[in-house]
Amino acid sequence: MNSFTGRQKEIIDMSIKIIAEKGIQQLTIKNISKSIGISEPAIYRHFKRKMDILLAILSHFKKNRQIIAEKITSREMSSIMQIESLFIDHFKQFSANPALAAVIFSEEIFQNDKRLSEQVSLIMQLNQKMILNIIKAGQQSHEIRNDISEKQLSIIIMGALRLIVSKWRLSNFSFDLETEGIGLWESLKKLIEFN
Amino acid sequence: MNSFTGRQKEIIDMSIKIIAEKGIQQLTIKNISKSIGISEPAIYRHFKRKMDILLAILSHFKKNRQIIAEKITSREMSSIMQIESLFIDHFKQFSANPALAAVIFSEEIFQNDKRLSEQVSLIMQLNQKMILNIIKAGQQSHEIRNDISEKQLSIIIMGALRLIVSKWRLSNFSFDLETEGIGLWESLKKLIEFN
Amino acid sequence: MNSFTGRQKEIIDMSIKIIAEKGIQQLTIKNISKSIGISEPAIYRHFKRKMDILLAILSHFKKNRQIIAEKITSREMSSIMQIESLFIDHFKQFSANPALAAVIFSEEIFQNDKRLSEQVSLIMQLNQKMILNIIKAGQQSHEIRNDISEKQLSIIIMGALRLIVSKWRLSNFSFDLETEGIGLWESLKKLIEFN
Amino acid sequence: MNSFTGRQKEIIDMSIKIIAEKGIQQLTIKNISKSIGISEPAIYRHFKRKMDILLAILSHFKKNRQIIAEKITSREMSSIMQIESLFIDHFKQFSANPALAAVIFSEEIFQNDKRLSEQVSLIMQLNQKMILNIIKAGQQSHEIRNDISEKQLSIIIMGALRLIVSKWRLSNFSFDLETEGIGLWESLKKLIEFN
DNA sequence: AATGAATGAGATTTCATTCAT
DNA sequence: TATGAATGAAATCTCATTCAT
Repeated sequence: MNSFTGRQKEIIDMSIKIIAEKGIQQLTIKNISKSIGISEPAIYRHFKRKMDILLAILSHFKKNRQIIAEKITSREMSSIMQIESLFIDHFKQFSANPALAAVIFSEEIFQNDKRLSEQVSLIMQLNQKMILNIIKAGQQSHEIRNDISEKQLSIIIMGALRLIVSKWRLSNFSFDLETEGIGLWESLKKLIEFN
Repeated sequence: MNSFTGRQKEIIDMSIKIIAEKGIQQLTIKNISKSIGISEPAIYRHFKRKMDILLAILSHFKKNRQIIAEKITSREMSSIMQIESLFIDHFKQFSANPALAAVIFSEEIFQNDKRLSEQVSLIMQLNQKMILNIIKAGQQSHEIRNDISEKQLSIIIMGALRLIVSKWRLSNFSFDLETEGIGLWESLKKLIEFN
Repeated sequence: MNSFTGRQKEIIDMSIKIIAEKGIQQLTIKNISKSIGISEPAIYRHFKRKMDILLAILSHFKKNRQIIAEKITSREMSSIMQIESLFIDHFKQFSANPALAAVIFSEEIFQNDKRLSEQVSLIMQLNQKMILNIIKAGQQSHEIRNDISEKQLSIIIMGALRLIVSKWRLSNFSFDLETEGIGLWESLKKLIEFN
Repeated sequence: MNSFTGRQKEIIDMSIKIIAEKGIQQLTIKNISKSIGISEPAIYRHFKRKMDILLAILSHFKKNRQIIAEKITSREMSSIMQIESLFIDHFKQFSANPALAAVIFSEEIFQNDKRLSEQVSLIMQLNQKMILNIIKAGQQSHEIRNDISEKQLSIIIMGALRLIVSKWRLSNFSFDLETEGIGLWESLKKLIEFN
């Protein structure tokens, strides 16, 4: 229903790239249009105001997450394997599009407007619910230890995932995210498995 | 050596507050001066340029961390207890000054300038080294499990700490950080203790 | 190659006028835009920075000089007549556009930036070379006395030309530059002619 | 009557230096005070407003000229020798204090205020009258040719003097002003002498 | 005689946005 | 669908000047 035109996608992608590389303060209509190679007013053919571009970025993230969530939970696999898939999927996506990584876990960027921060909260909740459900199921099937609440386990797992991505980004992508990420997951697995 | 005058401290504190409440984009000289109750040019008596205020914020964080690190590591206590102290210290500090929490784990905010992001990286490394050393010592003294590398354990612990603070902030400080934080720590303790 | 748009020319002309009438310190974006009747930011559509306006003024002068030089030297006339043409051309141009006179011999105005003063030096050298060549030719053809070096003769001629224009300007254009200027030239001619 | 205190002289000298080196636009209270090594308000102990510093500079020039004029005209010498003395005096003074040269012939600098440009006009008239009188006397005593009006001769002489000083300054003082200046005067002498 | 702190006015420049074409 | 020209608002920063100490 809410699908974007080619130019809109281009504007969204370029905006993500600019935020990732130069920070939100450099995300100006001028910079977007110059990077794409069109004039400034041309942007306004595709988005009524700048805010709509930011909302589109978040909507893009949300859709993305929902697709991943559906893909993962629809598969017939153990809970542990589901989380593993989730992790690997994430790392692959970020490796392919580092700019995404710079924006997706940076809720602060979107703090300056109510509508934006609402969207951010929504996405965060969505993520949490997904992982929470997987963990709960894993605990019920005795795959995952249940002496620790699913809420706290999810914070621990998500926290580790986010932090390694942040480090990767702040290190200027100087290590291989997939390798390191999978290593981290192996450790997490040891910690949460029901023994 | 690098100590700030009263007015400078006031400007730094107000800037942190503004970033926390309204985002970095609202951190303008006008907003700072209006909040403090002085004129815009008056700011320039205390900081040569706006960038210097941001650098001062980071320098303030760095000093803060070093003090905590020294305090913790100087105490004669078990590694587990040291991390626990660190956690509780953090939670207390953030509860007392929520604005700090909004800025301290938001590396993205300072991405728009080379000097700033260098400082951010430095602070992150400082934090990491401190926790890494505590864990390593704990592993050697058989307090902390050593089937998982200290590097990965530190990511897991730090990641959880950061994420719960982020959630607290994004939820508009709607839960008691100390209570929830200590609960999370109890769970982490279970996970990492040598059994 | 380096031709200006209509608006750019308008901005350049108005800038020259402002410098002439009120001095370089009154050459502000606000004054330029107000004089033209557009908004301040509109100026920036046509020149990226203020400095570029000043550089454009100098470039305008340089081109102007080159055109005059070519016109004069291409004509088949005696050296004395060439200098006379040059003088009369100058006086006519200044009479028609007094603002130009106020700026063209005021190298000091452009001393505040390296790039500007370089351009100024270049223009001065261009002028000097042109008159030097004419004098040298005149000395070889025994029109002009050769007991004084061409370099010194050129300083004497140029100096007189500049000073009378300066006086005219500082007197608020209170005398007829062409009449007085031609009178001065007649005297100079008496002095330099080979007898 | 109108003599300056030590600090005032210091401020005047530093101001001339700043104008010479960086242009009138860099002559700010901040720059003056920083260069001298005192605070900004301290300047206001010695001059009520900035304009007064500029007026003081001009008054300094005026007095200077009057002293030279008196010195020259009081001596019992031929007109030619008087002009020569005048030239040599100038060149010596400028060589010793190049900053002075940068300001003394730059009437444009002081165009931005009525009181300033009045002073400038006055000084110029003073200079002119002095040289005019010498030439007139020289013409009456048949030292100087009288087929050219004293007014035009004075423009020619003054113009050459000014231009060589300007060149010296714009060339970054790259040649010896005294040597070149005396050479130029020798040529001028040939031109104006009654033969 | 000097300074630290402050300020109103104003400078250059950028931003999001609009409009006529 | 796109652009050239423009603008009100606001950002950073500088300037001359004042005042209490």
